[in-house]
Amino acid sequence: MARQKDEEKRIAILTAAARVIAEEGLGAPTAKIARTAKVADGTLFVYFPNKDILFNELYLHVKRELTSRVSAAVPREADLRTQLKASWKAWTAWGVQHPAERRALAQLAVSDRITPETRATGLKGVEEMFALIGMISAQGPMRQAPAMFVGAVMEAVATTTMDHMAREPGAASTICEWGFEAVWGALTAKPAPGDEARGASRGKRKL
Amino acid sequence: MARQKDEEKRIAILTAAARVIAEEGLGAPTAKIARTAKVADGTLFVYFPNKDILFNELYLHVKRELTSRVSAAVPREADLRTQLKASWKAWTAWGVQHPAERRALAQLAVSDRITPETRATGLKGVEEMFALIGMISAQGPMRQAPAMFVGAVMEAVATTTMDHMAREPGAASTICEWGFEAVWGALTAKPAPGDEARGASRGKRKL
Amino acid sequence: MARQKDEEKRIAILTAAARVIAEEGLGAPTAKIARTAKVADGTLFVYFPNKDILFNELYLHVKRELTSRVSAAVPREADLRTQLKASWKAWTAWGVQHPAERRALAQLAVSDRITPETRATGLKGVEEMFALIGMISAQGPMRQAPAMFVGAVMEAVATTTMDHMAREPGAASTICEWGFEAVWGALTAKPAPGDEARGASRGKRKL
Amino acid sequence: MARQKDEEKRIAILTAAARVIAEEGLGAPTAKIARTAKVADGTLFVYFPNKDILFNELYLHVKRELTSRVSAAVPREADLRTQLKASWKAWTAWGVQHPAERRALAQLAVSDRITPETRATGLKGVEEMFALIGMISAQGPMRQAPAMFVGAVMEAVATTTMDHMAREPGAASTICEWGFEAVWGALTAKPAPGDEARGASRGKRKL
DNA sequence: TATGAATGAGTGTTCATTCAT
DNA sequence: CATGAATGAACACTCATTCAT
Repeated sequence: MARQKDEEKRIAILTAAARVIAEEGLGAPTAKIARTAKVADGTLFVYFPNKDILFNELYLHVKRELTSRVSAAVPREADLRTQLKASWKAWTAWGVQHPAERRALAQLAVSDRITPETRATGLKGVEEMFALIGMISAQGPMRQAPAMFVGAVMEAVATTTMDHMAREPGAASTICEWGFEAVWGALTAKPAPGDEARGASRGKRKL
Repeated sequence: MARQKDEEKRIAILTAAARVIAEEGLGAPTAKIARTAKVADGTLFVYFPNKDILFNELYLHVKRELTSRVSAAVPREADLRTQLKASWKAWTAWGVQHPAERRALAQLAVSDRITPETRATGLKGVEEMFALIGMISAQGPMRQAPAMFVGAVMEAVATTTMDHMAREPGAASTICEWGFEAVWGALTAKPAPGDEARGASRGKRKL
Repeated sequence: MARQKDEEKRIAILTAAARVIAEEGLGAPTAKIARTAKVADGTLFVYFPNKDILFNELYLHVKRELTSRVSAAVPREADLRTQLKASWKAWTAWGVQHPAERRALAQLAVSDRITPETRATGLKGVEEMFALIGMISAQGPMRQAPAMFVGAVMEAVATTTMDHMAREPGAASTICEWGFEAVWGALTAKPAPGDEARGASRGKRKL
Repeated sequence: MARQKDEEKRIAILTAAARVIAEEGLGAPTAKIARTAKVADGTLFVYFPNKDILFNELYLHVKRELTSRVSAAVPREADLRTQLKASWKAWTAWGVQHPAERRALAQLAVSDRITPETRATGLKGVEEMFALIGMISAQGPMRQAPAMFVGAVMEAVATTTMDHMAREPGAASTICEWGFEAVWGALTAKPAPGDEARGASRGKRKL
């Protein structure tokens, strides 16, 4: 199939885009992306009709890569905590291994160049994850919250965790652990009767 | 002699910048910011020598506003949970009331136009908050993690919470509550003995 | 594949630059140069990455044109005076025929936007001329002076001569003659024994 | 007279203008000139209604300074050659001592921002010089040429001489000498009968 | 008179996109 | 399909000049 070579070029452009966006932000020139992908200026537009489309496809591409990584790592027969932990490790490990993609995704995510449709599409493939989270948080403080929200919280913590892991590679696994425990706590903490009276709040002190 | 620089005008430009960045991202033209601030193109550069400086000062300005809001809301004699909850409410309320600032801050935070110095300066005034969080998380899963990390996790959840509150104003206070409980859980959850064996994981099921 | 850079267009831009600089000085807008060259604003920067490079290349372009004109006119078998005179005529004639280039060159030459490297390069191709001048002035008052200096003196007189020729086209050939004789005198005048006592100084008079 | 202080400020601005133009060319910002003169931006315009007027007045100011220097140096009872030589020395010495003024003058002279009127006015005070030159060149090759032309030739050589003196301060007086002899030759060389047959041309050689 | 903030037209340069080759 | 020259709108920033103080 004559598409083989094309697909390689497409990927090269997406990869280049992630790199360049990571370095220069969304204002990065398409020409620089093309050069990084070792492709002519005009060729980029053969694959992506315009910059917004490139950005949206990059968003999806990165999300998909990440999702498949995580998905592949889940030990579906294990208990929920083990499943979530495996996901978490795969997730953050991907972030550390793909700093450019991670940074690009962060920029894209807050920009309004990513359409709602793209964002919606980006959620495909995470239903399984949502289900897992739903079960885990079923008794926790967010048990009433929609999966979207719980997922978003988890993603936010994951992003933060990856940032810190990338910043301090030596402590990466420890940071990964902290992040996981935080998420686990957020999902499952039980407001035991009188929690406010006991626990942390017991140390009723002024600052 | 001669007019002196006008603090009101400075603020007007910063406010305009937040509005325009919220709408158009960091690529927003300085000319549009100036127009929004009802100031001549050139005047913007009298107050901020270049766009990067404007951005950095905007970042600090917004951070400071937010910090002072939160700081003013803390009931320093109450127990820790009450203090944190009050902070949380003030924080998210600010976010809902200042959508432009919030969105602008999100964009600025992930961009590399904000210098490390600015980021460091942005942390001034949150020491008290850090101390509060430190005490609260002293027994929790992140008890060993540096305040920076714990704070970053909390900020990430706060941002997510504000986004969702803004998106669904009707459910704002409920969402705020969920967010708070998530954070509280993240900070204070106790890996009770056998937690893994019991609790959420008890429902050992495959997905 | 794809159009290749067009030498004609390059020349058109250089020519336009000379014209516009002659009229408006070095502050001439690149946009006006582009328009004069019948080229889009951006196209100018395809050929010359920035204004300084355009200026430096223009300097060289004009110098080269002039040099080749002069060079072609030298009757290499004639005696030295005849050779110099032919050069002189070709030189000044070029100046009269290319007023824009001449004026532009004058502005460029005194500006500090022309780099030392460019100035050095501009001297290529005039070695022959230097040699001719060197032989001619070998017995004259500047016999000890470096070729650079003698050449510069000659160039200065040439420039002045061209200015006056251009200003009074009717007397052009006469002015050309005067200029030549002045140069000839400057190069070859012999401080004859007692020159100071006789000659012009004989008319020892007060002013 | 309350003008004393004002005049000082006027001079300060002119001096600053010369310095800044020497460094940055005619595109130098008035603000920089003002700052260099230790005067507020607006003050410059109290003394010189606009930039062109400033430039024209600067031109005249420098010319006048130079003229008075030269004029003061002429030993009016000496023979013509001595008088010219003294003028020449004073002229070039001024140039070496006032590099900023010299460079600024060069830029102004070739620019079209100096009006014909200003150029005409700039000639006031040099009549005496013209007369001297006229007498000296009365038998020379330019005896028929208008004083303007002869003067311009001399000025051109003077400028060149000063440039080289400034570039090589160690050889300044030698260069000054060469320049003078060149001028003297240009003014007084006698195309003796058969000059072409003898003299430099005797070395009838090809290049 | 002196000041310097305010102005907005103007400038060099960039860049997404097109299209001739 | 691939290329890269061509385009011109857009942008950050500058600067001569004005004018309120």
